[in-house]
Amino acid sequence: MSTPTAQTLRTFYDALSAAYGPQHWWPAQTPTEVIIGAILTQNTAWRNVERAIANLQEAGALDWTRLRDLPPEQLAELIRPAGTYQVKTRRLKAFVTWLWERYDGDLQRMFATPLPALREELLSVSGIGRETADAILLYAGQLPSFVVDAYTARVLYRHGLIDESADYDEIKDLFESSLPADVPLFNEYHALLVQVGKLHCRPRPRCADCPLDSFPHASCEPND
DNA sequence: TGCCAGGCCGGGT
DNA sequence: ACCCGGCATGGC
Repeated sequence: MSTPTAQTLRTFYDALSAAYGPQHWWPAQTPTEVIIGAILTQNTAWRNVERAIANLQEAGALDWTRLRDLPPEQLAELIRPAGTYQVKTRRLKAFVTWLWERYDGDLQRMFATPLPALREELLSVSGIGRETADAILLYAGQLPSFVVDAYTARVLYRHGLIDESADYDEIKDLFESSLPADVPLFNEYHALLVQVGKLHCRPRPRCADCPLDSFPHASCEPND
């Protein structure tokens, strides 16, 4: 499969932008909330994350000092609505511990680190994978790191722009090598891909009464 | 009712 | 280098 041109990715963006307009992402107030939300939303509906963040807010725990000092059991109870809460408690604690050890709990200092190096540092924290790292960099740090997620891969694949086997870094590189390193553009492009994915790109397309429906397949319908 | 949600890790082959 | 099970709540 030939990779799409820069022009194609631009046209794709323009079509999404015309259809949906500004998405106002990330749906969180502060960089601290973005980071916490990025971890909590792993494989989880944002609706559930909102409850967890509201609990943290109410407990005054949207704060790196408080998060550091909060016993894991109490943190787990606060973020319970987000699901996989034991795992996420470990991951939040791992990040907080790292943030204090590496940057003295100071986000400003953290984001002063040059992009490629900071991305590697974040990836070294247990529980922060590529998408979470990129979301933190882009939406909390305003650094031009393109965020790829399940929707991105699915939408691009269904429209014939990437191979089904394309992995995270391939897709990320595709955008970053085709587009200017522009933070508002990266921000909006990812948000638009999520929006169109939610509305038009189901994970497993189904066809009525298909005897093979339980098997993975690309699509029984034309692309949206 | 089962499937899904803005992943990631660790163990197995 | 892949592949897979586990994690867990809430909505449709």
